[in-house]
Amino acid sequence: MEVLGIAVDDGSLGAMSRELHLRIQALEAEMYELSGHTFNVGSPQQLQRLLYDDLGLAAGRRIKTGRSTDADTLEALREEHPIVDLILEWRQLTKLKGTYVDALPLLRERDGRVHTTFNQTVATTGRLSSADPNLQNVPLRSEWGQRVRSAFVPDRGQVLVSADYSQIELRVVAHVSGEPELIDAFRSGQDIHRRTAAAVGGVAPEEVTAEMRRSAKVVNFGVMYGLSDFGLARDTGMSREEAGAFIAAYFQSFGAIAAYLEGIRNFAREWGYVETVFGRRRYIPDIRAANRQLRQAAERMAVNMPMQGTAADIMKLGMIRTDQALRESGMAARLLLQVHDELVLEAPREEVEPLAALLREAMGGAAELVVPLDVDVKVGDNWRDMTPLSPSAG
DNA sequence: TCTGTCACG
DNA sequence: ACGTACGTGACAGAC
Repeated sequence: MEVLGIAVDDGSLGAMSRELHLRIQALEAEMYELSGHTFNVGSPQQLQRLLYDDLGLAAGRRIKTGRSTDADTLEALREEHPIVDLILEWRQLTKLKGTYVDALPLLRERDGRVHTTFNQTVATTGRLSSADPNLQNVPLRSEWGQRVRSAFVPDRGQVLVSADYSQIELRVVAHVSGEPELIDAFRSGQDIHRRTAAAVGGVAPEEVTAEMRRSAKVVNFGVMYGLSDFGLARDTGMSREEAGAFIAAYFQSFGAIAAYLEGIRNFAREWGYVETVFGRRRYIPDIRAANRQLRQAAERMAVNMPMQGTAADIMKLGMIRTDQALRESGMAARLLLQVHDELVLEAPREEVEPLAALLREAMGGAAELVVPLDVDVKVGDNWRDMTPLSPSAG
């Protein structure tokens, strides 16, 4: 389904392209100086030879074609040689330049907008996907990424409004597992990661340190993917032993979640599929594979699908309700994009307050879980600078 | 066309 | 002993 599209400011992208070009050239010059010869940084093959043969750095993860040079691997080598940081920055900048800064202006149509295509039959979990161009992976996290995002703008006289489901997958976990701690935390509007850290660490919420909260956050998300002690250790800096103990304490505190995950794996083994709260199925053929690696990967898919898929179902219902409510309201606001747990709209400035209320009602009422669905609404003049609208102030 | 890498939720 | 977080799409290099 091709959609209305969103305006992009090709002037600012053009300026960004020239800035990036200069920085990338400077990085290349520095790298050639450090290595003593020219090479193609964009070639994983040449990069492997440079890092692991010429410079003698210790290779990490093995891949089909040799030794990995991905960001995680390079991150671990940063202290070993000054060229590593340059490679990481070069990678980031060329990625942004090639995929967004230079590509988007070419896809801009005569209305000044880029129009993506949403696929409804690609993702096995029930999510939408977005292609040509993919507008569900517009940069956000890095400085340069934020500049790219700021080039997405509303049409003249209007504003962008975004509405996202707060912690929707964790709320789905609370619903399907019936975990009392999690349900209570969402019902009383507490900081969910702090509450988790307090429960796991056996302290009061006020005593939770920033580090404890960070670890709890990683585990809260990781639970939905089948995180291992290895993965937690890598993402938090804990030792593998500490990570294992942390995960054990987590499942001790949230026994209903542990039981739910076990139940899903058993269901998948027995029936060969799993399903969302609304009955969307995903078949998991490898769930009984003899090969352990295949089987464990299948188990992670089985555990993840009901959570990711139920959230996707709720969003689809929320989109239908939003569309209906917009028609009935007679507002000029238009839906532009869906980014998994977020809707982006364009609206005349004077519609912002009533639109926010409409979105909270339409999206928030899309499903009745055992915990409330909270919707955060923001407004702005570009997709980076978005200001929260408080529910009561509306 | 496949592989590695990396942008997002 | 082994691998190690789910779901996507785009780009550049290698073949």
